[in-house]
Amino acid sequence: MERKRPTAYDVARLAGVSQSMVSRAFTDGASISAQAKERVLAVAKSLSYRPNMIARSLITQRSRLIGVAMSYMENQFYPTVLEELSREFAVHGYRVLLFTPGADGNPDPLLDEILRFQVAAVVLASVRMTSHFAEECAQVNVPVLLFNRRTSNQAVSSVTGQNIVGGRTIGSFLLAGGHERFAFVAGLEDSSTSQEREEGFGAALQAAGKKTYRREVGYYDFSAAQTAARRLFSSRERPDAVFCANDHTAIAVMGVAQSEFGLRVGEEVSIVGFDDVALAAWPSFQLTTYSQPVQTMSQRTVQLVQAFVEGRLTTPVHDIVAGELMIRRSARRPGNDWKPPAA
Amino acid sequence: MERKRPTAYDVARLAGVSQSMVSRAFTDGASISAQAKERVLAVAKSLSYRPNMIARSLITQRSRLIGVAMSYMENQFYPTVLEELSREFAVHGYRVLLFTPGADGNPDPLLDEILRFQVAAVVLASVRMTSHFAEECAQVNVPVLLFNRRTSNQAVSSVTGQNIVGGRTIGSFLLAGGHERFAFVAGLEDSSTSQEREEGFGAALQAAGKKTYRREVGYYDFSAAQTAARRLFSSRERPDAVFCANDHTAIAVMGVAQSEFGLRVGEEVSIVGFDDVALAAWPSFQLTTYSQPVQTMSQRTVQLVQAFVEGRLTTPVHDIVAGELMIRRSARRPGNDWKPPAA
DNA sequence: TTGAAAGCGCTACCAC
DNA sequence: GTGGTAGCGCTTTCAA
Repeated sequence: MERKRPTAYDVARLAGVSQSMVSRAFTDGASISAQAKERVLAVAKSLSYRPNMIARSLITQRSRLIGVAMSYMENQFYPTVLEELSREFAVHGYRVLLFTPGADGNPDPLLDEILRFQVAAVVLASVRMTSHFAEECAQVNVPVLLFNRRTSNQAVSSVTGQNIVGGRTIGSFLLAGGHERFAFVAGLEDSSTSQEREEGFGAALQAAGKKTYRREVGYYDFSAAQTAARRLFSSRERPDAVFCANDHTAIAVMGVAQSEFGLRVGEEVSIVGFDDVALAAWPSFQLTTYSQPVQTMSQRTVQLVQAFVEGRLTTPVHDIVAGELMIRRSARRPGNDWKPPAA
Repeated sequence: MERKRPTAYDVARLAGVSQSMVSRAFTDGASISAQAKERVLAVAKSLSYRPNMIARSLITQRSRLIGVAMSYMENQFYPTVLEELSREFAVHGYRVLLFTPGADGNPDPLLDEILRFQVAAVVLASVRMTSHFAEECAQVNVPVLLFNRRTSNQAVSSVTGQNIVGGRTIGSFLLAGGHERFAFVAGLEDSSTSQEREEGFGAALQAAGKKTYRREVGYYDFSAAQTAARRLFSSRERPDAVFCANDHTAIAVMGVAQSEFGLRVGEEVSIVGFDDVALAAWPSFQLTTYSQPVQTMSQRTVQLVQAFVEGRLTTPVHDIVAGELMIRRSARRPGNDWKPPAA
């Protein structure tokens, strides 16, 4: 039962060919006659032989493995991203090696581990980036790509949504909806997504001579966001428009508004999120939000990774994938003549 | 910039030792003097040398890679499982190689691929299992473990929740709550989870001389579940108690009940799910459900996988992890004297 | 404790 | 088109 796995030699012997031929039979485009290939594959099948990717990687120096570091899986955005990334990488012959950092979100302990596996590239999503990490990767020539995140120095490539434009669009939308007291619920203070969305939002308000009336921090955490919401709605003159750094936060805030303060969301208070996760469209939420098209972002990520791996790209790229305002029922709407601001 | 990755030889040369010593320095428990180890590690660090896991795997014949096949990531249960599994495997020195089958849920095309990577074991969650797959794995001596799923023939090991007990408990709970017209919304007809939960539910009803009044199929899909719910609530005498095969389904059904039929959930109609995903506890849902403790299930999975990999276990094991009824507000409650039926 | 040497399973290069 | 051969980077004997 403890049968040893068959090797290319076993197949070769049984097929009466050289081991090289077995290798060729499993390599697309290798020079081998159709009949030889057929016979080898038949023998291989009969032995349940499968080429050893480990051995192949060792010699080709390419592992076809992509290290993906991801956490915050309770935010529906990320599982969707992971599934999409995995599927898209698979289409291009890559496999995802998953790394889920601990709650601290620091990927450094994982760094070593990731690189030991000779991954072709690293994709970091929802993980804090230390510059140390990027340097180490650069040193061993492993491309790094940030998904839905950026570093301040622009040295590391990234794929993100339209955070600034989205924030501005939402600001404009809420202004046009006749709101007066604007609040922002931030995610993590040091995350570029939260910063940029707030920046766009603030810019829109400023352009109209308004500013953020209240600001809370939800740390991209459901219960922290609930706490933030409680503070927000407890104030004497509560905000009538709340922009949350992402949908996950918005849904937490919404729950508190309805269940604990009895507010009619979309009427007494407008709540807007960011991401357009599947949840946002559910009847219970009907969340107005700015979309981040996961599929497009994933495809773009895979394209960039591939370009880096193949050496077609060598300098950092910062790709921004367009989204759009998804108008649902969680926020009061402006008149029909409202148009999103030009990007 | 295209610097070649340093190998153990490079480190050896610079440290003035043999390459074997470099290997020993990175192998816990290898016989090497403290000072030699220290020097080697120092040199290694200065070169950014990291042992090549690929090469190591080739020689040790153990990849420390676990193939995890997973889909249905829109059901919050699975992302949580994935995160927990990944974390738990990491603790034991294993890494997760992720496979996300297409929408058809058939893992067969992945089979080859998974096995080519010389994975130490395969964990299948939310993926349809073909017996073919199990046989192939057995043939090359790769342990397979089903997570939250079983096969009818019991030949493949599994870790599941208390599906039958849970279903029975829910049936008893709803009966005690004074409900009259019971409905079940199935998941996928051929999934063991849906079958077992229904079985337990039916048994409880039968013991009380009742039976399922209406039955629909939601295919574990949000919009299919919504459709099922519409049929359910459109009938003249609509059910007053709906047990859904999982939380994901229950939440879809709940949304339809409230938004489209204006039903007060927990009063006019009781809805119960299964899993106890994080969503279930959110204020908007307050879903009564039977829990599947993800962390315990994951730990158990890792333990079993390890036992199989190390050869301590050779025959199939079917582990059932205990859950409990989470009583919230989506279902009318019985009096305080109600007790769950003995398992 | 240390070094030399064999070889894991494969690809790639070389002759033929 | 085919077979021989040289390694990929490492662990693991085996002597010293």
